[in-house]
Amino acid sequence: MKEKIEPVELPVATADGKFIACYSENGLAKLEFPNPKRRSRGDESQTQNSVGDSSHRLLQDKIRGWHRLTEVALKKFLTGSASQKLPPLDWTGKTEFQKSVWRALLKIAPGKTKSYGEIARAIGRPKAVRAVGGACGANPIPVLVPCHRVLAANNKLGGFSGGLERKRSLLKREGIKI
DNA sequence: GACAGATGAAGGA
DNA sequence: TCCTTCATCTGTC
Repeated sequence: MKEKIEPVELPVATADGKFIACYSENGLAKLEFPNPKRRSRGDESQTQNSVGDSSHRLLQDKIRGWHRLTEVALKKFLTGSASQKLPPLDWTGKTEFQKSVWRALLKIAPGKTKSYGEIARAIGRPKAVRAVGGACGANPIPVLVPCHRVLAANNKLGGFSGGLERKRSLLKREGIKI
């Protein structure tokens, strides 16, 4: 049986605070917004996650590479510009519907927005607008998977897992006015 | 199986 | 123009 690799959490320091990126053996699995209440966990030392044999070392190298991509991409997103390269995203265990919604989100260009209805039509389920909202809320990798670029009808903000203020701020940096 | 949800559209005041 | 109501679809418990 294949050994299970524990997820690796790494901090990403940005002007907005310290995001927490969580990597699995398949790629970036989760990105958490800065949370002042969350206790610091020793920063970069988290990379030394019980590195034992050479395959683990290879994985650590791989994750370090992904982390660099994540840092660059996140900082670019936070300044409102597009990132050409993203680390592989690990959506293991998520439903096909959610993955298709998130794939549609990745296609939204910086500075552009789409409505929940447009996303629903883009994935071929024009009536699943509420479910699209649910999938956006379940997005484990906000900012990089730009669920903040999805607005409700009439150019209203809708909601955002990281808080509406953060959504408004991200959109403002991309030059989008609500 | 029931319920909730980050919606959208239509109708009425 | 704003507010309310209802239809619709999916995920979660």
